[in-house]
Amino acid sequence: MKTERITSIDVAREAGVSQSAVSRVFSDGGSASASTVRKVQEAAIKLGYRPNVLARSLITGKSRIIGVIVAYLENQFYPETLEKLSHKLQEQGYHVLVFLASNSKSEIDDVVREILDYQVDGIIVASASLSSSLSARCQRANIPIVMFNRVDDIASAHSVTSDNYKGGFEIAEYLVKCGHQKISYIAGWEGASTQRDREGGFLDGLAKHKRKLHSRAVGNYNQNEAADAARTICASDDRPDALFVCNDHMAFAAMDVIRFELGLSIPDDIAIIGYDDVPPAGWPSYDLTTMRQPTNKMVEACVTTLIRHIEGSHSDTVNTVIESPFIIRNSTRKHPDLNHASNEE
Amino acid sequence: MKTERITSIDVAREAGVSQSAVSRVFSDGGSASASTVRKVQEAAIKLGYRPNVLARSLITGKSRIIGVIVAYLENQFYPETLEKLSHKLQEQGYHVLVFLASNSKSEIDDVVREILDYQVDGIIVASASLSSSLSARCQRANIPIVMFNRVDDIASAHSVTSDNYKGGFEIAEYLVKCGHQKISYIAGWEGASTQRDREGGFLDGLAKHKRKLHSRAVGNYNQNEAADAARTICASDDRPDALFVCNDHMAFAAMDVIRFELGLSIPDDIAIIGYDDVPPAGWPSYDLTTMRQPTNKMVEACVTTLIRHIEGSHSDTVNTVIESPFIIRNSTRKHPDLNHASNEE
DNA sequence: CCATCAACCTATATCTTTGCAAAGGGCAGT
DNA sequence: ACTGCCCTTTGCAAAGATATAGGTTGATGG
Repeated sequence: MKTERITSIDVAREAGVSQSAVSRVFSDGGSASASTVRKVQEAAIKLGYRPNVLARSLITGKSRIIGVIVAYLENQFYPETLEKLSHKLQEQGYHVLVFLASNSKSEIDDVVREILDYQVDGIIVASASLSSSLSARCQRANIPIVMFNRVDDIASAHSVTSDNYKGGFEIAEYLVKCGHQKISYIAGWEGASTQRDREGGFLDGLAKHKRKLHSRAVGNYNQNEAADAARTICASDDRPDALFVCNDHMAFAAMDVIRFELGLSIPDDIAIIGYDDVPPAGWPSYDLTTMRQPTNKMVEACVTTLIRHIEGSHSDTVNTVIESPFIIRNSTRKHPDLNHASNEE
Repeated sequence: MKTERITSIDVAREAGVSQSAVSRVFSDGGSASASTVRKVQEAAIKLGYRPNVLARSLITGKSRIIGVIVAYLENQFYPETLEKLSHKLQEQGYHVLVFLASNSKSEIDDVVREILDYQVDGIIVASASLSSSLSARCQRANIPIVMFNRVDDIASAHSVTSDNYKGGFEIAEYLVKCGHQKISYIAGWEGASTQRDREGGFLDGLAKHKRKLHSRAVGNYNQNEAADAARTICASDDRPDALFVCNDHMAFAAMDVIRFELGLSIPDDIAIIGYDDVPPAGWPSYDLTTMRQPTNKMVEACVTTLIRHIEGSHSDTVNTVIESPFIIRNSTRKHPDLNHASNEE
């Protein structure tokens, strides 16, 4: 039952060299003669030896582990992000320790502490925020943090987002140009910068055309609450003729309420716009006009920023903002001035 | 720039005790007087000390890391599983190192090797299979493997699945009882045990009532291929009046083709049944009759099995099969003999 | 007064990387 | 042919942060 590990010493004995020779064969910088390399590799294969990453990390001070914190995976935006993140990091020889943590600041702080115990080289926080004391500790320990799809007033954390303000603004202008009169909004979680920025841009976009919001409700990035919000807003006598929902995930719930509970038609009775362009937005059942958050580019920027700060000696805080393409589908009326061709990349 | 770590030695010095006293305070078994505990804890908080998990793992031989391999996160069944898995393991003080690996056996083997480098305590393989040589190596290293939602002929790996054969069988019987005459099937990836078992049960269920499959196509658990399969099957002159699609993820694509490309009605022209009961199956736009794979129970069984084999000295291979409830919604015609109440838990 | 026991410390073990020094070999200059 | 030099290869030993076996101390109890 005793599990006997195979260590570099075993390989050294088998190959007739010293343990440090084995180490040099398996690490990058080391010099070793061709014959030593051959002997060591043969012995390693014979014994099934692989270097112990933990022991290596202990001495190099680099674990090649990245801690990723994500609040939930129900909104497909996050699985998609996580999948790409993991692939990209694997390519670079890093590995992902995932943590699920709801949005309460104390829970996230606990989780960050656990992550730090693993001597991670960097942390990615997707759609959640952490306390400034924790981020200060990370900074002291020289561990870079990238906030993904969320910005915070934490000076030391980098961030990658799309241009949420501009996205909201463009959506407002588009709805106005399409001739809508009563334009409503379903908000996400009010603590989130995405919600703040999208709504801010949206309201400013309306204001530019001398419009005001017709009505508003809060969906908290949650489908049940979004469905309730849609009921409240759209079942009223004075219902809107256009509705911007702060993300696709909630928009699906709203559309289902509008169609199947209230018996209204999209886009004829109410036009709907979402945000993110998660896969179901392109499915014919929803065919949702939305502002795409380009996960590929966002993930790319996130990984690049992180690795540059891990490996290089960059010390400036990087806040990347990625442009969002507007994807027009059939949950909104066609607008004659705009080009409706080729939505799909 | 130099990042100075705080070690147990620093804490010991600060608290005026030995390093081993600090260690005992932070590990479970150790005995320490109340005053020592207090002094150490105060010093630790003052300095911001936390034990280095990697160093601890090196000496205890336990990393409390579980490697989780998953092929892709597009099918919502997997994000849901991963989220629950991660929560459950976090509760037990374990942490999840995720790896994305496509289904090619060689890629999975590479990934398993990398996982082993991290001295994980256990491995969960979701919906993928690995070579027997690798699993033998894990067995030798005394690292338990649990296959999630996939069984394999690997003797040393545990498994957790739902009763796919029985699920397929019941679906066949239900469709026959509802009076369908032309019953077709869209298959998943033929290399998967889920596909084999579901189809096996389905065909046997039809055979019991002297029926044969009307037509069949392969969707490979992929939405584009499933859409093609639906086109082929349903655009024919002799189209089916019922279609079992091997999982929900493909069923959504098939439903969209049937409704929006072919202009047919569900369930009147064609009844559809899926498998998994992922969240969108319950959304009104799909409202899909399906066989639920109870992720809570499956995850629970998976974690229990894994931890028992890590911590205990169990050595028998455990193959858990979980019962699936049949969830009848409105993508199938109502059948008078069956109870249609309360689908939701 | 001796046995017992908790509390504590010292020393060692875990597995690897890496600085340092020694050794080996090739090559040029005499 | 021999010496000196340099470069590469190689082994030794320390370091990295912790757990723990084993021994020592002091106190407690009978």
